[in-house]
Amino acid sequence: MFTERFLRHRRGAKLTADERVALEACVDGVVNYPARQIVVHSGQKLEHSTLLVDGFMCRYQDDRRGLRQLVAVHVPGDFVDLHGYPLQTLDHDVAALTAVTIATVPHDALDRLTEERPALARKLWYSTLLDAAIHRAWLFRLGRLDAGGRIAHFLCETDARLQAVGLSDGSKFVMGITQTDVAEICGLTPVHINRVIRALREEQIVTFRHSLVEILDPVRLRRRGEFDPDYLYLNDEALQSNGSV
Amino acid sequence: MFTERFLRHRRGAKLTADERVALEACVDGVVNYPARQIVVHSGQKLEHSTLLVDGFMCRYQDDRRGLRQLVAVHVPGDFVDLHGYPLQTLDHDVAALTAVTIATVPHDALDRLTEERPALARKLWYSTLLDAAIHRAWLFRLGRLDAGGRIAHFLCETDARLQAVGLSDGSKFVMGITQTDVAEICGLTPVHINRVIRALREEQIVTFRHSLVEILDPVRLRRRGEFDPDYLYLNDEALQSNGSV
DNA sequence: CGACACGTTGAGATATATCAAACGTGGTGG
DNA sequence: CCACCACGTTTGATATATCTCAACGTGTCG
Repeated sequence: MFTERFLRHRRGAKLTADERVALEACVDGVVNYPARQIVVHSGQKLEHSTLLVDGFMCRYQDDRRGLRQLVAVHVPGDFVDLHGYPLQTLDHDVAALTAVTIATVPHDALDRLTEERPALARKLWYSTLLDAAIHRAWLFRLGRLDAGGRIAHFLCETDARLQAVGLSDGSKFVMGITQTDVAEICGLTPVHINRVIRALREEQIVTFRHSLVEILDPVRLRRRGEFDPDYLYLNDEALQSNGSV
Repeated sequence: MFTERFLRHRRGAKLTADERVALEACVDGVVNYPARQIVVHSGQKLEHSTLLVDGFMCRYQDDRRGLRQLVAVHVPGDFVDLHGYPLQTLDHDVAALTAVTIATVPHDALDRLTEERPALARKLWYSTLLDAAIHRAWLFRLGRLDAGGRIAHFLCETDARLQAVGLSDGSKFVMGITQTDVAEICGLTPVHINRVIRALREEQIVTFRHSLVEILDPVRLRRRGEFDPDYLYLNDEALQSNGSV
């Protein structure tokens, strides 16, 4: 049940029932963390990886002045730091954005699992490559979109990912993050985020207040963010309400 | 010999002689491409992956107006689209930046290799995770650095990666890319890149003309780009001249 | 009730984009 | 050998997006 949402609705990497049981059996603990808590420090030697069961987590790097750039946001079902398994240490911190529940999977269990099951190993690999694909979409977002486009792109992506795990119906979802968090995601200042969110609201495209995101006009939101969900490798079932621009 | 530079000087993923031979044996062809040629189109079904032997390649996404955002630059020794093996199709294009020589590795050979050799499979996985770590550094670059910082960071990174494969001595290297390429890497306009490169030259930090990069003041270049090479997972041997800021 | 985090607004400063043009330079064909 | 062209680079003038600093609201919770 911890792995219920893992790789759900991803093209070409569906876990077999057998594989799911095997992976599930590797979980050695379930832990709760409060919002804002750091779960893994950059450089720390890792003995296990973290499967996010409930809540939102993020990964980030600090600049010299202590300003953060988020490099990933994780939703339930994500194997947050699976890349820490081959890499052994991480180049960034991992923290809870909201209060979270996580399941831990020891690396030595993954050793056994991947040795005995090359097909499952390839799916775990695949899951880390999805994260890399999301990194690339974020690069596009930061490199080529203006503030409104970045916010729109982020909200489209989050909606699509939450839909894939059954946590959004495509018109609204709950995400307990602040405008400051969005600023750290989009590479902008909180003040500017606030103004641009207001503009998007006034244009009747999307509202984002009190951690509730309501998508008023999905078509214009996608166009504004030049959002094309291809990079999420979702299957047809998940894509019902996520057409391309 | 094609794999000679692959994973060279990377911490914790040194290939054994045996593994290198096995990987080398998978190469089924060597091809040359002219500069600017697209090698893999987004969405195309892949049957093999590409090991870059000589020259520079890139990966990029287009925006609606046809402007490109580069999401990766590859140097000799990189397994450019190894992520295409588990993913099967790519979410971006792959192209030659300069004239290149590549070796191709069929995916069915990788199937056999990874089934028989879990340790090698983990190193291949690791290599795709290095690319993801570089993506994250690029996110930091785009999200938190100004134009001068982005260029400095990119040059530091490229220098470090080229040093790892023996193609830079830390004070200069040859990289046949244009200022427009740098603009597409840094998410800026070519005009602004030009002005900022001039400023870096006038400050006696670095020069970049006619595809020759000369690092005049490595310490200030690293500080300007807030560059910390941790994310490249280089071993001590490669790090001799790449201290942290 | 007060404290604190988060959100909102305004005015002015600054980095970067945009548009337009000129300059070099290497290659190519007449 | 020269004229010309394509391409990359360089420069100037102006426009605009975003930042910065400062202040004020607003809700929540002890």
